[in-house]
Amino acid sequence: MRPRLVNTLIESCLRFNLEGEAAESRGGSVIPSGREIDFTTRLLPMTSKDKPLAEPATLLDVARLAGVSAATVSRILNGTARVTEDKRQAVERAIERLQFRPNFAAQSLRSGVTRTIGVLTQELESPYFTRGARGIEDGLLGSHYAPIVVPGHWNPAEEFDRARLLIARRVDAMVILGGNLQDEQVVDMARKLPIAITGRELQAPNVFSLHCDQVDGACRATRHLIELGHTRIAHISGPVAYPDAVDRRDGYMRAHSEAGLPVDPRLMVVGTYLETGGAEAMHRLLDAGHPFTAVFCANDQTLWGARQVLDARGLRVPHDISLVGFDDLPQSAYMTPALTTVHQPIYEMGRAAAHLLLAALGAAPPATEPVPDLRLVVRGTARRL
Amino acid sequence: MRPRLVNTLIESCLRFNLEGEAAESRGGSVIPSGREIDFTTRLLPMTSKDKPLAEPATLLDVARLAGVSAATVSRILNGTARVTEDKRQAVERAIERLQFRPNFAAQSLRSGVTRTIGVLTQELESPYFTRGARGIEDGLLGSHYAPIVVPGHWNPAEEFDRARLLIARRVDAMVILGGNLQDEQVVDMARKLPIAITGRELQAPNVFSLHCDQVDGACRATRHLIELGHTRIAHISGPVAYPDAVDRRDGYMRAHSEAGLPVDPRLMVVGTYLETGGAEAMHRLLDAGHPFTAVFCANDQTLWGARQVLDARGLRVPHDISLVGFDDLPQSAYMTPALTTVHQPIYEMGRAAAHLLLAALGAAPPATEPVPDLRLVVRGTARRL
DNA sequence: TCAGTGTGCGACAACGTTGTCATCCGGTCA
DNA sequence: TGACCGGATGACAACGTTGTCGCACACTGA
Repeated sequence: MRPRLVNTLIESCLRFNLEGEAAESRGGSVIPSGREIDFTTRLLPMTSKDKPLAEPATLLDVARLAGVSAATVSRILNGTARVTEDKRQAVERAIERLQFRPNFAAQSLRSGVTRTIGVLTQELESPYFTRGARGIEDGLLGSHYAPIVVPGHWNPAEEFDRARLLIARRVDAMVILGGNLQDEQVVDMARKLPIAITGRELQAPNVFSLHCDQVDGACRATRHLIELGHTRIAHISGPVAYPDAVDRRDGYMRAHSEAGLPVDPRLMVVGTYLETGGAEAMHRLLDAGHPFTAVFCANDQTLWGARQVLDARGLRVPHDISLVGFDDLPQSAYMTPALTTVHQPIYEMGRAAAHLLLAALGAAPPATEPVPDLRLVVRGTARRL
Repeated sequence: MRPRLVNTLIESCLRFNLEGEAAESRGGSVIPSGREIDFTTRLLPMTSKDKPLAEPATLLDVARLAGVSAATVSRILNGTARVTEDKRQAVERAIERLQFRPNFAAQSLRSGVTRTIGVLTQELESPYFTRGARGIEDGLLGSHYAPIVVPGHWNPAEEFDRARLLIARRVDAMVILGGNLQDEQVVDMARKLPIAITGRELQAPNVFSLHCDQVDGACRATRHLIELGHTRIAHISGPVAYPDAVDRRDGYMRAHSEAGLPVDPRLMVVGTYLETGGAEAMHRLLDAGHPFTAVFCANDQTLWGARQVLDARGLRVPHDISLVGFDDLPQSAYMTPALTTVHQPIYEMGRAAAHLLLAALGAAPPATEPVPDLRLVVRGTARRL
């Protein structure tokens, strides 16, 4: 009940609340119902005093009810040793009767293992990270491991602290989906547990680095626009602190130099990897007044926000402005026109990360895990000039 | 390392993998790179033998290094009692030196508390659930509690088992976002810990029910279409096992009867609450050949899938067919045209659930928590006939 | 009948933390 | 000066589980 020293550190990093209520203001007229529901008026009083919560049964309770020792119950639960059939049945009856489930904290304290894989993301809500988390989840399927996902909220300090929190929870391994931890921080943590990390090349013991060539992907996306006849191509980048944001910007520039086109720095603006950042950046681009006919967006969410602004200002996509995104989020295929974008195999990388870590933990045979490379998906947001 | 009896139960329910690789096939021509990266070729060998993982420091290590007893260290960590300044500094230095973080399993075993709120969803990837989870996360902000999210994968058996898994992990409280657990199952679990549940009306001790009138919301959405002059309105519902799916269908029918319009049962088809289900249902509707000019979709994801089919078949939204959705997912505002849909305050409900549970746990003062009601957001997918 | 050999199972310690209790200390008051 | 008090701190037990050790028993072969 008292504040903890270590938790206080966490709390102090937790105050970021990006676009909490922003959804309200995203346009559209509203027909309100004119009333609000106050849910506390519906609550029944807490019963903590009159009817205390049922204490969960322990392994010892089961043992007593079944007339055996605790060790025997444990043996039956874990299949550690052979037990005579009558005792097994008595124990299973007792487990059923008492609705016994082993106390997870006690198990992991005793065994030193949590059968949990920590997943470090930036944002629980971003489709990019949830797709990766889903890949991890599927990769863990059939093992006895479960993922636990924590958000870094695009804040380096919080990200690091969340990682340390996962270690305090003694996760058996960790997946870091992108992010901008320092390499040394990752290497240091890898002394405590195996780590799989996406989005960067990192050679270190106990670290599994899953990386697609972001420069190349961005270069191909930009080249696609050049091949469609565009010469004035803007770029809305991600936050420059993120290695992949820098890579994608480099790819944008490489495509220009390969084609012998100049890069106009006035057409390069910085976003946030979020819709709001894309929208804001597009406003800035349009207001600056330097002409452009296409935009390479650092990710799909940026493109969504940018396109909304174009719509609002009466510019048609792709008729007036061509757009190319990055990531190929699931929703991007359902938009009209569907996004031309670079497909990033984040789901497959998540799966691969899970498999690699299971192998590292000795919980699965080491298997080769082919992951598809980046590829350009040509749909409807970019057209010939 | 050995299989556990209870975990085996879970595993047996875990084989559902909805639309795992479906993203691949969602249209668009593809320019492949022609190579695949096999990540295992890049791995360094596991170092478990040559360099064993560093054993984390324990509280006793800290105590020894600082020259005090374990109890004193604990007191400093938790602020449980006063300690002289020199000892405090010695301990804090030792914590720093040893990079000590308390063992979570030991803490929760000893204290009987995990400072964790379990969140039961259907799908880690669905924007609806992630928005709710974000609300919970924000509601927990400033408390020392953290959420842990598990998916039921739209499968009642797995859903129930995941809930039991959360209880085995001794979460202090639980939020159930929708779902189709039986009322008795929920009431039974509520004897073990406080539960907040959305999407249904459930009066029981220790249960906090957060519910918006789905019938009314669906009725208003349908009425909106009727007021625009539509008389042949189709409905793609959610899976009928879900209470809210039934409610929304009822609202659709009520709007008809209030307006004196007949309901054509041939225009009512069942979806899955997922994009794929919406697409499939729209195919069925169009193939059946019964004319309609508008569709009320049970949720936005259904609408996304349905609209994709309309696009593919050359039908324009809203010119040829008007669509109204439900939920107002964040992405729905970024689509063109943006969705006309019923805004469900799932974020606010998550926040409220978190606050209510914190209060129930005695970790926050009981506060009234107004949650906005459903409201129709009129944007671009429905127009006058 | 006795030594030898498994096999099933109970007793017990240990994992790392926290709350309780007892102890020691310096200071205050009669 | 002695009784008392309160604050700081250490020893110790307990949380629920699992692995180790060793005992008791049944069986085998000489």
